[in-house]
Amino acid sequence: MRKQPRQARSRLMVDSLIDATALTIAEHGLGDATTARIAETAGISIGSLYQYFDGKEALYAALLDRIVAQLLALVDTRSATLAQQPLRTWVKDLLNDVWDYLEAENGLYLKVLRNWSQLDFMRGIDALEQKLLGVLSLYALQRAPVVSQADLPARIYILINSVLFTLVRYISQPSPLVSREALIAAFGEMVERELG
Amino acid sequence: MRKQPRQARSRLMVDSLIDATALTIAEHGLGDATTARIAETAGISIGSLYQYFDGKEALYAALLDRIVAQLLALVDTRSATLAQQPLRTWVKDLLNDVWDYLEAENGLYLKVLRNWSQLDFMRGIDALEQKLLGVLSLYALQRAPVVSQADLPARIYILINSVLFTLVRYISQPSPLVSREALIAAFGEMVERELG
Amino acid sequence: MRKQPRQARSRLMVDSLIDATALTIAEHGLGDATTARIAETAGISIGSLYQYFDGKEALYAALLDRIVAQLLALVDTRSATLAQQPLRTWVKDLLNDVWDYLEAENGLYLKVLRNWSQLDFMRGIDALEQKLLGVLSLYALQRAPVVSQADLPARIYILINSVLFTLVRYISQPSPLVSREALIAAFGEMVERELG
Amino acid sequence: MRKQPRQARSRLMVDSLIDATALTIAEHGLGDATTARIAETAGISIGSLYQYFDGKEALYAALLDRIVAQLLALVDTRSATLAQQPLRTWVKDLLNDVWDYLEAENGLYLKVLRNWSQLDFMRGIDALEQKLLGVLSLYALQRAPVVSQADLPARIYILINSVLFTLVRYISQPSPLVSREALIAAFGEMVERELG
DNA sequence: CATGAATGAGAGTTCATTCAT
DNA sequence: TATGAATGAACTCTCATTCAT
Repeated sequence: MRKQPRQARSRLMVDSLIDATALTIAEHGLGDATTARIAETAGISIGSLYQYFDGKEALYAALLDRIVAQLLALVDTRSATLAQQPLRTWVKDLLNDVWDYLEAENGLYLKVLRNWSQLDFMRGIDALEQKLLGVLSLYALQRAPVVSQADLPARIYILINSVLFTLVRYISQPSPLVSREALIAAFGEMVERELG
Repeated sequence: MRKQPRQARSRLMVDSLIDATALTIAEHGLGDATTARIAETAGISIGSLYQYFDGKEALYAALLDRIVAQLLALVDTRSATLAQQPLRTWVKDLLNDVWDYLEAENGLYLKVLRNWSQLDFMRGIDALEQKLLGVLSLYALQRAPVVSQADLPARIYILINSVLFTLVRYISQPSPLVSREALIAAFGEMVERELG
Repeated sequence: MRKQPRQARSRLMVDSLIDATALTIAEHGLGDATTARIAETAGISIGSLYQYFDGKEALYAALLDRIVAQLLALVDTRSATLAQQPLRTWVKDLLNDVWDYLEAENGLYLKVLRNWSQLDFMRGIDALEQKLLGVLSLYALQRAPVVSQADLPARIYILINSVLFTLVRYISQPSPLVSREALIAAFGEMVERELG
Repeated sequence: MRKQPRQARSRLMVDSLIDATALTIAEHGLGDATTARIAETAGISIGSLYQYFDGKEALYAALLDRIVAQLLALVDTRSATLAQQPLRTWVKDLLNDVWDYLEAENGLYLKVLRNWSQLDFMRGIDALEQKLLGVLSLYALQRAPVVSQADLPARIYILINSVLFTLVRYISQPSPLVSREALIAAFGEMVERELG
C-alpha cells in the first residue's frame, strides 16, 4: 500500500475501492475485472486508484484480507457464548452467521469467493483456521481435559476445512438433496461427535 | 474441436496439447497460461493449436474433462472391491489412489486444480459426486437396509465434499499438525461412522 | 497461372475454381473470402488450388477476366445486328442483355462487382470500353460520315462510363424513383441523341 | 467514438486520425491499411487510437462521412448562385469544384475513393444524391414549371450517377481521348439538355 | 497429381500502469 | 492531490502458403 491511510478521507477511499473491487468481480468475474472498471465503480479516476493501491494485485489482496477479517470477527463475536451452550448449538449459530455473511448484499462475497482460485482461497483460510483451532482447543481442554489431545489438532483441522469448503460449495451451488437446515444440523452433530 | 484429422495422429496431438495445457498452468499459473506458451510447450505452432481446439477455453474444458474422467476411473476401479472389505478400508484405499493421482508427475494435476477457480472446480466435481453417490448409496442399502434412508443423500453429499476439498487443500498445503496417514484414517472413520 | 490448362480436366478445374471464387465472394464478401473457403466450395483441397493458381490474387484476376470476357461476348453477339435497327433499340437490347447477365444466378456477378474496389473495377472496364468504342465509332462513321468526328471519342467515353456505372449502381441498389424500363429507355435516348 | 475528452484536444485527435486513415489508405491500399500503420501515421500509439475510435471500421466510416460531408458542402456553397447563371455554367463550376477537391493534397481523397469498394462507395453517394435532387428539382420547377415532372427524378438520378462515377473514373484514370475541359463541357451540356 | 496438417507472420484489440497537467 | 490521456507489450486468433506424404 502506497500510503498509510491515517486520515479519515484516505480510509474512506480505501474502503470504497475494496467495495468496488468486490462489486466488479462479482458482476464481471475475475477475468473481466479491469482497473478501469473498478475505479469507475468506486467513482474515482484510475490515477487516484494508484495513489491508494500499488496495483490490481494489492487490491485483490486487500479484498481477501477484508473478507478474512470479517469472518474472523464473526468467530470472535460468537466465541464469548461458547461456554454457555452445547457445542452443537454454538456451531449451528456460527454457521448461520457465516451463511448470512456470504449471502449478504446479493451474495456479493460469495460471488467473489467463487471467482477466486483455489490457491488464494486456501491462503486466506489459514488465519481462520488458526483462530478456530484456538477457540476449539480451549473448549476441548476445558470440557474434557482427560481426553488424549494427541489427535485433537488433526480432528479440528479436518472439521474446519470440511465445513468451510462444503459450506461455500453448497451456497454457491445448492444440492436439491440437502436443505440448509439439514446441512447445518449435520455439521453441528459432526463437530460435537468429534470434539464432544 | 475443429477437425478430426486422421484418427491416430489427431488423438496424439489432442492429448499432447492437453498435457501441455496442464504443464503450462502448473508452471505459470492460469493467468499466464497463454496460447503461445501452451503451443510452445506442446512443441507445435500456434496455428496448429487452433486446428485442434477452438481456443483457450476449449483447451481448459478438455483438461478439466480429462481430470474428472481420470478421477472417475479411479472410483470405478475401486468399486469392484467395495463389497469385500470394511468401508473404512475401502475409503482409505480410494483416498490413497486419489492422493497418488494428484501427486503424480510432480503434482501436475494438483497444481492445475489449485489454479482453478472455485467456480470451475465445483462444476467439475458434479460428475464425481454423482458417481460416488451411486456407489455409496448401493453399499448403504445392501448393508443396512433398515436404516432410514431419508437423509442418506445429505450425509453422502457432506462427506464427499468434505473429503474431496479437504484432501486437495491438504495436499496443496499440508498442515504440520496432521500427517497423511492420520488424515486418511480420520476420513475412513468419518465415512464409516456416517454410513455404517 | 502455374500450368497451361491444355487438358480438359485442367480446364474444368480452373473453371470450377473461378466459379467457387465468385460464389464465395458473393456469399461472404471479399474480406472473408479465404482460400480455404474457395477450395472447399470448389470441392477440392487447398493444395490442389495452388496447382492451378498462383494464389488468391491470381484467382481474383481470373474472375475479373472472365466477367470482362463475358461482357465482351455480349457486345460481340449484339454487334451483328447494329446495322439493322435504330441505335436506340440496339442500346436497349444490349443493356437488357447486360442486365440479365448481372442478375443471373441470384445476382452472382453483381454481388462480386459490388465487393470489388473501384480501382480494380475500373481496370476491368478498359477492355469493354475499347470494344464499344470500336463498334460505335464504326456505326457513327457509316451513318453520319459528315459529322465532325473530333469529339466522337469523348462522347463515346462519357456515354459508356455513364451507362455502365449507373447500371451497376441501379441494379445493386435500385431507386424507387426509377423503373428498370425507364432507366433503359432513358439510356437508349441519351446514346442516340449524342451519336445520332 | 469511445470518449469525449476535453473538447478541443479531442477534435484535433479525431481529425488527425481521420487524416491518417486517408493517407494510409491512399498509400498502402485499403487491404494493407492496418490500425498500427494508421496510428503510426497519426503519430500516436495504437492504444490512443482505440481511445478515440472503436476500431478500424469506425475509422473508415468516419472518413467516408467526412468525404461525403465535404462534397455536400461544395454543393451547398454553389447552390446560392444557381439562380443567377445558366445551368450549364453552374454545372461546370460545380464539377470543377469537385474535381479540385478530389485532386487536392496529391489526390488524397481520390485515392481513397478508388480503394473503396463499390458497395460502400454507393452507400456514401446516397446523401449526395438526395441533396442534388433537391437543388435541381427546385431549379427545374422554377424554370420550367410546365414540363411534365413525372420523370424528373429519373432524369436527375441518371445524371447524378453518370456524372459522378464517370468523373471519379476519369480523374483516376484519364483517357487520352478526352480532355478535362471537354469532359466538363460535355457534362454541362448533358445536364442542360435533360433539365433545360 | 492430390492432399491437408503445419506453419508463423501479422492482424485487431485490451488493459495495467504512468505522468504531465 | 486528482485526473485521465497516452502508452505499448501482450494477448487471442486468422489465413495464405508450403510440403511431406
